[in-house]
Amino acid sequence: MSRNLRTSMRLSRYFLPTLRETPKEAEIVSHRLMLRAGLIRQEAAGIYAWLPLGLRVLEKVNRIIREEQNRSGAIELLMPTIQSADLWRESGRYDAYGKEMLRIRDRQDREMLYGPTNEEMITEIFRAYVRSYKDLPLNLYHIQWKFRDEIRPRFGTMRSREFLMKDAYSFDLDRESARQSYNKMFVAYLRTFSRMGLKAIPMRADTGPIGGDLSHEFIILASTGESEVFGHADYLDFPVPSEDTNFDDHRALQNIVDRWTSLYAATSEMHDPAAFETVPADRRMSARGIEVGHIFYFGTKYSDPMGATVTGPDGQERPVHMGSYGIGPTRLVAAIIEASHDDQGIIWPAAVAPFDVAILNLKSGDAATDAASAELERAFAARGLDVLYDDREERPGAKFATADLIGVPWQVLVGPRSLAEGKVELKHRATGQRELVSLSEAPGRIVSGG
RNA sequence: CGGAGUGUAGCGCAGUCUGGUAGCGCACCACGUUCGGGACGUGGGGGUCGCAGGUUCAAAUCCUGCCACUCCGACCA
Repeated sequence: MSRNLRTSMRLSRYFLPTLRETPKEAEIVSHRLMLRAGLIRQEAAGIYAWLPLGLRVLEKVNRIIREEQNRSGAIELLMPTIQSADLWRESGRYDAYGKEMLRIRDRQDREMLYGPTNEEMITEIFRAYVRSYKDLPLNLYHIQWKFRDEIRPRFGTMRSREFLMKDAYSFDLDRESARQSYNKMFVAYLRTFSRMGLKAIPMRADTGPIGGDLSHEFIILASTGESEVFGHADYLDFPVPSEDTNFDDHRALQNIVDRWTSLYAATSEMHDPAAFETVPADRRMSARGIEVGHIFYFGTKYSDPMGATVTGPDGQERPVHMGSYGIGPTRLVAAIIEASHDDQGIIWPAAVAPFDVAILNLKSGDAATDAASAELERAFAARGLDVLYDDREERPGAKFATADLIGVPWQVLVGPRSLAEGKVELKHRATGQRELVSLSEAPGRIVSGG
């Protein structure tokens, strides 16, 4: 699945349907901007098509997720969207799940469903092949479309009915080793969100009937977030585990997890006002947040009823201890926009930007700007950058507006005025800073985000 | 699912109360003038008025039923 995304694209030949006006149904800023910037199109309530620009962002988000999952030792596979009802009867969830599950029948009148999650199926796969503790630990993940028939989908892809989910499932011999698997995902998540330019804070989540401390929601702060969160502001400055983190060093991982769970942080459901009071007043942070990930140890909840057992070193057969670890890429794209935008449009963090740089030919048809733009396009591409070249027959203002709206990190303005002196203007979208540089100097100044 | 509301051109809307051959802005096409922050002029194209049925000489407009979508509440990556 390592698709090469490197692209040089001319806007006149691209499919980028931007909107000047905001469709009325869009309430929150990310939804508005995703529609206006031509990222998505709604096809039904809570169901969206991903247009070319949106797909590029989604693929970059997925790529980061994959890299960090793989780094932590998780292994990718791909399970189907459609599942058999029989499988869900084994765990008892076919009746328990309720109307959120989309139930369908095939032509033989067999009961099927569009998967809202995959615990049953992964457990079925595991039990079919794994017999011995020697094959543990194991963590299998996939990135696949899910469907949950939400009563009220809203906020665009933030809470849609059809959504993409990365779900990983860990298998261990006992609770202690399951904790190690849990810690790996915990650290992988810290790295994943950080690489996307987000400050994600792990917050203790409800573990339900299982109990224990092995459930965390990863929350990013955004004023439009759905849930109220409380925490210690120091989390915002905590160092994220580095790329060379050794995922086999259990002690080191546990230290990282301990550190990242040492201070107060809770969503409103888990909020303890008394504990919050112990946080120094000037470090007390009360904000709104968006849940972008959830990790969860659930023991033998599925392995027990479904008979997913392994033989331990003592010759005894026992159900495996499992955990599941979710990230919602389609929600993440919206969450990133919530956290990074201004009045003009989206401001993509470099690592997930659909293009690294946009060339704005301010006078298409002019021999000098045409030649300079084409030269820059080649130079950027040669450096491995994703480049979008706005060669349309449009006035400069329209090109500025489009570039700001779609939020590409760097804009290179190629106009007759500065070109007369052999220069082009470099504009950094996030800061708005501009700088005149020579034509030959420009390519070296742009840094790829990933 | 309960409550509220909206469906008229790609987008945003008027027209519905009081029935009489469907309109505005943006977008789109042509030509001209423009050209460093979403230009201006002239001309043009585009609509099963959500769907079905009914009333009427005549329905976007009145009546009945249905559908879709949005917003407020309980769930979730």
